[in-house]
Amino acid sequence: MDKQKLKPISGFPEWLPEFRLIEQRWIDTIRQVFESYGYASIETRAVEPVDVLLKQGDTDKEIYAIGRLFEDRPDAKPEYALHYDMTVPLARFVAAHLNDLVFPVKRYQIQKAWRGERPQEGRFREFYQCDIDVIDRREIPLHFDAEMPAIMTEVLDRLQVGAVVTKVNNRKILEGFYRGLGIEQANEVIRIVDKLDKIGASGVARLLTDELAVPADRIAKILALAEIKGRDDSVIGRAKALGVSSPLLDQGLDELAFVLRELGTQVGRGYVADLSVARGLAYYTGTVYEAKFVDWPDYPTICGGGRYDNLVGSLINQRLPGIGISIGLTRIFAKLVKEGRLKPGRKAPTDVLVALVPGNDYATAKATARTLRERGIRTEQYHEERKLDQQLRYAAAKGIRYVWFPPATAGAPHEVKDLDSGKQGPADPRDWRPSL
RNA sequence: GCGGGAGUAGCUCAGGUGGUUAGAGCGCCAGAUUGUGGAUCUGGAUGUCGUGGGUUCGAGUCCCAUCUCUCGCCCCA
Repeated sequence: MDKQKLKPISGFPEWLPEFRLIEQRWIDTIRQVFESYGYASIETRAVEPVDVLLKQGDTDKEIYAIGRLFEDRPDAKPEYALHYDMTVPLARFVAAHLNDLVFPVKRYQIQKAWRGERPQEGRFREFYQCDIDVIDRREIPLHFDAEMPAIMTEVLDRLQVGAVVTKVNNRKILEGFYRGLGIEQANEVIRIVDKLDKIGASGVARLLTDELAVPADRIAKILALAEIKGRDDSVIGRAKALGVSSPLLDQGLDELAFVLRELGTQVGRGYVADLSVARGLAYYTGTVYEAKFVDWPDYPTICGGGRYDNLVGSLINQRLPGIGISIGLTRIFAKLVKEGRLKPGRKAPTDVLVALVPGNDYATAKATARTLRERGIRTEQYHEERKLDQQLRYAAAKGIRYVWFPPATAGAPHEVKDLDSGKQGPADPRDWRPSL
């Protein structure tokens, strides 16, 4: 046998039952929170036309094209590819169903996404993303800019993922500031400033010089802006004090001030305005978010999102603004598993194992199991007449708490053993309940 | 896609300068006076030493290629 085939494929995580159980609980919780705010679920197909996926970003090398759908035409270019996020499919979905959707569209999507990047810690090629977005035909009220991180924070709290800090910024501040400095390549500057965490101020300065030939005095201003962090209006004051101005900058600062005030009352903790946050994605145009583990600042972003003015414009002749946020479920989950912060769940959902007792017939065991199951108790049968030693060991290994012994002789009582306490006693399958 | 590191039993790894039937721990299986687990003890199975080629009387150990994993870059949840 080729053992290579048994090895994991890098970037495509798989969990044992005891962790998958927890992942499913997480998904349940996320759904509940999303729905508690009135967001509706959709699921979009795994595949999108390549040109739809590539419209918004130039990430052509990151998508997985589908071979099957174009292989019959030699030297044809791939037509379809797996989606690499949920935002672009959402835009396509909304554009395709304009007449059937009620605006503002508020939807969530918990699905896998695929990216062809090189795996690293926290970076996968197949992963769950939990997206929540609002799309409207008119301007979206700024209140949503605060609701997004509020929902996200509530989710992370309920999942007990540990301390997380959500950094908030506004792209209008960055673009307006750079424009005020007379810099036209705002997106390029943003891309480089986004690396501040990673390569430091000197690294950013070097790239701005080498790649974009930004003059030193402006680099100083850019870095000064990026260093501003805080949770109250002083952030706005410090930005203004840098002496740069443009209408866009002022608008961005006003928006950020509003969002900060709202967050103060809605969330109250775990967030900070950080004017260095940019988000790589080019389509963001206003508020942007980025959440990180407090304990592992070098671990990649675990949630991200923001406001975009026009995501469907390339698909239809309308401008539909939106705002959304994405929770990197796999990224968060994998880290907590790796760090041992997540205790594995049970290896089986079973509440009761009905043993096959020598001397007892299979039919009785089967009837007992059915009775328990009909009463909502998750029950499995041991289908092989092996030594009780084996059967008990099986239950213990799978984390099944109760082992049920049907009567060995007619008229004798049923017995159930609690493996946690080791105690065993008579019980009636018609009214026995597992204790919680 | 580019650069660095690694690849020996299911898992974690040991195997000075090439030399007879390749090891440990954990796990697994079976027992410990005839039907009750998690402890302990005893015994047992398991590897074409990632793959292909080369050097050599002889290679897990040297050389080349290749694949995979891993770290960094790009990019991002």
